[in-house]
Amino acid sequence: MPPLDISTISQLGDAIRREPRQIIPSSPCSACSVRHAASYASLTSDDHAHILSIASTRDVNRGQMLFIEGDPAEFLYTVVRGTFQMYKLLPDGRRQITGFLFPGDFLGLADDDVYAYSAEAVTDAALYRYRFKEMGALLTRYPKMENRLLTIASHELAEAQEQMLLLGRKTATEKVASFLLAFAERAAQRGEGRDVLFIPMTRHAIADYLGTTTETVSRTLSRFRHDGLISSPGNNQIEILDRDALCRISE
Amino acid sequence: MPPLDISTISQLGDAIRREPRQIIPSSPCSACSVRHAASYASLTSDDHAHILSIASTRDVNRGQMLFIEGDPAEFLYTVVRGTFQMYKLLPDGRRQITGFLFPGDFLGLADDDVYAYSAEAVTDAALYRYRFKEMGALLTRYPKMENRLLTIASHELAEAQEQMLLLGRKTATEKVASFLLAFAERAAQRGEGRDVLFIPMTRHAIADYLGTTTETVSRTLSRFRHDGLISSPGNNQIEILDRDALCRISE
DNA sequence: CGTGAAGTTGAGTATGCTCAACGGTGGTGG
DNA sequence: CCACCACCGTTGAGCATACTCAACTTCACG
Repeated sequence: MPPLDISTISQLGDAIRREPRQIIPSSPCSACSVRHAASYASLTSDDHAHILSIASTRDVNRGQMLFIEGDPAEFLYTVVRGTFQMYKLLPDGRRQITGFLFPGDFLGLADDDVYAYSAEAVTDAALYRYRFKEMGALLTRYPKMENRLLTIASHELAEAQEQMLLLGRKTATEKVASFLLAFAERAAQRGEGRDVLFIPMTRHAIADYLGTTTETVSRTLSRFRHDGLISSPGNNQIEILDRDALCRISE
Repeated sequence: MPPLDISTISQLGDAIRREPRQIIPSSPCSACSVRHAASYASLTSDDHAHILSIASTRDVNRGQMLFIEGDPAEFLYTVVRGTFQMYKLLPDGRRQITGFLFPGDFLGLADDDVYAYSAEAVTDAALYRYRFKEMGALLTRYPKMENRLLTIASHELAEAQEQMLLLGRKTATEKVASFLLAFAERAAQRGEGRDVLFIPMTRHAIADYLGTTTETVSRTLSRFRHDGLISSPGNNQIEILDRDALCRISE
């Protein structure tokens, strides 16, 4: 990591200044379509400096918890580097991963002043964090920022609903195909290749995200591989060979 | 419905002026605990009048669509009377209901300027609606309102994650028990009885909400009835007889 | 009172889970 | 540096939960 720098420090600032990106879906299936939260706000460099003034950094190691469900919500985070998983647990240990987070993503939106889920680093990672107390004043000063947060929350809500559709109504095969396509889209958004995917999370995590089991995920990927839909060029890597077929499978 | 009246017209205004309500969960299980979005904003009656000026009413009949997934998002709604269901469909017709809405609830938060889900009236219903275009100016003038919307969105996000846990990791029995408890809490919040529930939606809708089938919902309720956990005092009514047992079952 | 939708119950079955074994990989400590 | 160990991933076999199909009852509404 370079030292704090005005061009990289504030993902929140970046999010505000970022122009909407147009990505044309390569096929019409719903799992492939990408929705972008448009951003129309802008900040003067003075404003930007103000935002930087309340940001601090935090590094976490692979496997480390960022916060735990029920903790008092003190910070809002943005991911700078690495991958995170958010999850909720049942008393007997069953786990539902509610989302994976990549650089540029926010986490920490709280309900009733406590975190509604736990957040764990999937890889070594770095974040910027903003103390909610200090953000209050900032949001009053920059109303556009609050609007931006609302846009982000709305976007996450739409994603959550899409995931409910997957969890409640899709078969195991459809779930895995949907996951691959969604993951590919996210990779493309981050400027990585859309076809050769680096998958940082374990099969177990994927299963807990899709509401299925490690064995089923593994079997399904093997079948896709056998059918020529994907290949595994390296470890933790999946190459998408037949996107259209995966789209058809994902419904 | 009485004619438009400043004390009832604006659920949005109500939401802003509403004081946080304290409800002590009668037992400690997570399905029973209620989270409340606190509201600290207030408006002068002048401001309130301004809000009213952009609100209009809409009545819908049972079964009627309010909007459909993919429609350009023109209005934000608040429910005044009746019940709604939000849902998403797969191409082959499989349906996932992502939530039920009752008086006081918002609907219409959009992603990418289109509705992310369809909304249908479960009963005859009435709403107030606010044109997004006009709300822009209003939000600029009343930043607290944007904050309020953000709080609401965060709350909905937490609920969506809870539902993902249910859909992905709970058994059919746990799902139905969780539904009954959550429904009872919502009824209590609306000032209705917590033990005798009026269930306006069909078994089919409940099944599509819980990611299961009508038959399974029906069988599970019959078993609960047989085991003395609930009873059916009337049509579309369920009485909760043993809340603690339901809590234990729901995990 | 008739009709269609909603709800209930039963029987059989399939999808996907559980349990189990084994090979591979990466991290750690002797 | 290498050996060990724990975790991850893969594959197989058997089984259980919940789905499908079906029949029948009840209810709402004209």
